Amino acid sequence: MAAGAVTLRHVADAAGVSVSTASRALAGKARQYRISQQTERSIRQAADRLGFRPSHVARSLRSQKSGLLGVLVPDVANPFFSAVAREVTAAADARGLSVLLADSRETTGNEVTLLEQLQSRQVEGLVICPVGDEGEHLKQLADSNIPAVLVDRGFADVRLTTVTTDHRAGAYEVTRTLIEHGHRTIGCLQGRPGTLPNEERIAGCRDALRDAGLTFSRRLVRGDRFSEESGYESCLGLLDEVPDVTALFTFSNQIALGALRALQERGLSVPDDLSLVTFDDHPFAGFLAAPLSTVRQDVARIGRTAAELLMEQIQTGRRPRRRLHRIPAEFVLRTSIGPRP
Amino acid sequence: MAAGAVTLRHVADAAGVSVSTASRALAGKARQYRISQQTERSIRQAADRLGFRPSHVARSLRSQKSGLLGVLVPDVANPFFSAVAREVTAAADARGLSVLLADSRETTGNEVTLLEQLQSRQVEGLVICPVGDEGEHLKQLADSNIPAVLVDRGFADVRLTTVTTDHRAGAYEVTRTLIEHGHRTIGCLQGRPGTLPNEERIAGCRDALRDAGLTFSRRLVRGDRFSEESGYESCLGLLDEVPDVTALFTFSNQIALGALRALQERGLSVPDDLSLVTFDDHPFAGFLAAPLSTVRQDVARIGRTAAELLMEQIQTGRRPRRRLHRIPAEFVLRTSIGPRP
DNA sequence: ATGAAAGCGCTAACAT
DNA sequence: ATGTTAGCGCTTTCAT
Repeated sequence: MAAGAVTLRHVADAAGVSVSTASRALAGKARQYRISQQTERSIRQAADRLGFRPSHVARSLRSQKSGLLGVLVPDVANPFFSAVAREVTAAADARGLSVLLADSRETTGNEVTLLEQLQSRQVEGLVICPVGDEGEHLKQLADSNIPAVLVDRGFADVRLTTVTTDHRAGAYEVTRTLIEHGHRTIGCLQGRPGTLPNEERIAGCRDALRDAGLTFSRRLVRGDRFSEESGYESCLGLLDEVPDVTALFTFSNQIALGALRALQERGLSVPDDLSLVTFDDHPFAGFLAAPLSTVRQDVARIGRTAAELLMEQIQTGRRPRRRLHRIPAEFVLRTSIGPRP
Repeated sequence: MAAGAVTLRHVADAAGVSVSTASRALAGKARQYRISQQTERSIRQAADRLGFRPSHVARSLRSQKSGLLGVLVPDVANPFFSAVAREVTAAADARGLSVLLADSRETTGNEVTLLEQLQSRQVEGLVICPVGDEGEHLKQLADSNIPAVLVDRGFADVRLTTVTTDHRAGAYEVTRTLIEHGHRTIGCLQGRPGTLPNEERIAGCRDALRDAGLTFSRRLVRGDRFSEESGYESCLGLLDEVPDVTALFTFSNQIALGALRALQERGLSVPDDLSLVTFDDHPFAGFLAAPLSTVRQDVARIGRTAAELLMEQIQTGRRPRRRLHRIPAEFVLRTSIGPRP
């Protein structure tokens, strides 16, 4: 082991004391154990001189505490998840914990395996952004007493603390706004069907249509993944089969991108031919050819909330009473929404 | 420890064998040690039934191998760094290793501390994206024999394997293109001065100007951080003090964003009033009001290369002969570059 | 005021 | 074909 050539034993020998004394002195318990100032100093000096770095591994084994938090996401390179990772990392750091990062690459199979690995490493808590199509393994996790928080794609039937955007309210506001602009045929380019964010958003759309006395149609909901490709294809399909569509609500930035490409190909312009609005704000959203209206998820707050709830669980050893935490989203109206052509 | 109530001891007892036999059977060494099929089966069953999960901590202590890789970045939420994290995570996963993620929040002080913590955890290798303004601690790391790879903001005088974009070539091409379009007064909105990427990019600009018989002027280089704010302020300053500037080369997406805001405020349009080109491509770059010309860094390849070089070091125990690996960047010409007004 | 010894859970060298 | 034992590096009782 490159790092750990020098152990407590070496320090103790160098200072002419026993390992126990060295351990106590270095742990700042000199007073408590009435170790003489001189002894303490010589121990510290020896440690410094030898470049002693205590082994976290040994410490973990002895104390039965790994000092590790697990963060499991479907794709760290996705800005949403990397923001979550950042917040959890910051919170962990502030408490002297470290973060084990795992990336399931949007595959539930990997998620299951990685989850087991993280538990093997005795993580003291978990923040999981599930892939979202299957939650059996998470139910098991819920039955264990290991502190865990789900973020974003939670499950209605998994009894784990969950932090997610108030997707329903966000989608409601988007749809209401489109209706106010005169739109009646609104296409939804959705993400992965069955996931909590997706279904909540659809519910929000349905509510808004109903409240306006309009009817919701499944025919207007297209797409199957939170990806550029899905956005592109579902947009083309929708334009072909429902030519009177006048507004598009895309469920992610990637999907919006695909839709933009499709619209460009068809020579349609925003907002003159079609209005466009998407979930997920973006630094460049305001500088687009058609400044894009968006629903801005408060990723930082989501991550922070998840981290806090996890820390609370770790400290108290109990799950917080409230299970589902909905973080408000902010609707950002830009000129990509226009009146019905 | 929630996870680890059940240890090898329990499994062994349940199967009526010794811990060593249980260990061997579970490690798949039944054949090698000629453990009877029956015994093996009963051990495996006991393990399953009890939900045995081996302790990585104990294993690490015993084997002196943590199975851990450290990834240290200035900001995981920055797409560049999260892409690196993703590649390293994937490579680690493929080899049964796990990744410890640390975020220095763009502060060298944190970087030093986190680096020590990672070493305390006996990481078997490190991928570091340094903050970049100070490298003393990295020199120390280079003196140790712990495998490590630097990414992006390397240091000329730190003898560690470094993977970074060919910033110089990228900047050269940008500048040459601007010159070809007739521009003579080209402003550079730089990032953090003194960092390798920044200085290499400036060198690239200087080379291109020189090769075109033009002179490079420090007066045209503004800004002090890779941030939106720095881009905004330096852009305004440049416009005020060098009113005849006709092209802007921003050193990051964030800086470009600040510049766009400044230009918008001044009522200047791209490319009619000024041409604009930036380092770092972006999914939305082509859909901007002025489709943005960019230098696309191959982040995936950078991350993968870093991971591979690290794995090579870990396996061979030696540093690769070549120290600096420059990954080519791709210049993406869009309409934000026009002729000199 | 300090040391000796046990033990965290695992693996492997050394017995049978 | 399987058991016994030592030991990884640390913390913490229990003895002086």
